[in-house]
Amino acid sequence: MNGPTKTIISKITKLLLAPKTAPYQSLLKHYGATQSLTRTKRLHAHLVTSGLLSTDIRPVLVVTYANCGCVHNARKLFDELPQRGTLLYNFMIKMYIAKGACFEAMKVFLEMLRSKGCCPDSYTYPFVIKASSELLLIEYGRVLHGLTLVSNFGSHLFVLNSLLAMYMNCGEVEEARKVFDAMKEKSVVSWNTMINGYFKNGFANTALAVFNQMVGSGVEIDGASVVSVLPACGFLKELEAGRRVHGLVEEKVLGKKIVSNALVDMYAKCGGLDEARLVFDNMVERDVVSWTSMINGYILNGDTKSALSLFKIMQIEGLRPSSVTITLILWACASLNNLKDGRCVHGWVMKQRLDSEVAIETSLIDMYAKCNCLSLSFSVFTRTSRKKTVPWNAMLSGCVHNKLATEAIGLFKKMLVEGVEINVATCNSLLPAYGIIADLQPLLFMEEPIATLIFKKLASSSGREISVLECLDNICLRDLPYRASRIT
DNA sequence: TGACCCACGA
Repeated sequence: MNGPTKTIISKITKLLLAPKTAPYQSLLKHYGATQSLTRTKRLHAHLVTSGLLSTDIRPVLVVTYANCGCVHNARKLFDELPQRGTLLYNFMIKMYIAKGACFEAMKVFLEMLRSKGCCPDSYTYPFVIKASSELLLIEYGRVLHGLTLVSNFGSHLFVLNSLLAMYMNCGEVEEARKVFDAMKEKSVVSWNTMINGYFKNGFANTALAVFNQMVGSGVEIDGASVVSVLPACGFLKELEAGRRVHGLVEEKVLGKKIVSNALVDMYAKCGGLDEARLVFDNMVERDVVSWTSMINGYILNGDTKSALSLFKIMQIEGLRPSSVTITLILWACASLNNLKDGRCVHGWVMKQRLDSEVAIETSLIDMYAKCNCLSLSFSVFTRTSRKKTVPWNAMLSGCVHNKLATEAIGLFKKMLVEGVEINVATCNSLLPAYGIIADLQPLLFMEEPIATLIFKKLASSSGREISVLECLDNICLRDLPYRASRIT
């Protein structure tokens, strides 16, 4: 068969197939948009059995599975394709990121670079930069930054915004600032990323300043801008600044639920409990974050009783508390010595099968210990996975709180035997135990291997030498007979 | 097809 004949045959085949698969293609696109996985699988099976799984429909099927988040099927079909374009690679990368599998996303990107005739585009870079950001792979991020420059995407707005976010997320504030300052064109997203990034990196004042600069230079703010700046106002207890932001929210009608939640939280943190409640009451629709923020507002302002009663109302209204809500409520119960409500919450948590979440386990251990029911703390503790550090720390603190120093020290030794990672909090929880047995000497001399181990571990996690004194200086020894300064 | 955003606390 000669060349032209082949071409004609292939054209005829295409024509014959086109009318058959075209409706399926649009159907698959619809399934992808509505994330109808079951229907997609059914149609896929139909296409296989009726022999319609042609080369033109396979990529559509990959995209559909990717949009439905069905990683396995998307990957399988993707691997079977003889040719893959940039668009398909982008969808695969996007799918992995949405699934939180950023490492897989990076691997697909590397495959893309190795493939012939397929280059990353202005859509690819924001995705993969986000993946390296999530993985905190700053060195990869820098390489990607370099790649965008050599491939002429170095001034693309979306690419630059994702670089800003990546540098901020990896704690490289200066580098983010350099990119931001060099940007010829900035969007509201660029500003928002800087505000949020400064706050997350501990520069709340700068975050507020950047927001003011943004407003001052006439950039049109959006919901994300205020949601980024309000936590900074709350942290700084800048009630007046927070009120001004609230004014802008009203003026520009940015009143989405997430904005109201951020306002409730800001007012609560600034001590404006009445204003927080006003925003909360005026919300048309409240979610678990709204309720949790308001509950936290009462706790922060010393009204734990109102926090508990709001928690009850929340459940009557049919809102399911999250692990954050539970953590707060258990803290409230502990501080009120309210074992009755604490046990109720525990029961609810078990019914909801939330009792295997580490944050909740830890809060339960802590609550029972503070209510002087250490045996209940232990019974929660024995059911934990015992690999994570935090429940151990809570148990250690619990023992110390109940003046059971020997038990705390024994528990710590067990922690070392079981190979659980220790951190500064472990040290903070443990050392008062030595104070309770009225002597810090054992730590420094008699139990030297343990002390050495603590300092070695802390030094390796912080990357430098940590002295005994430095460690003790950080530890609360207020009620204990020995103070760090006396140990020389 | 895409970049930024709310509650805890370790």
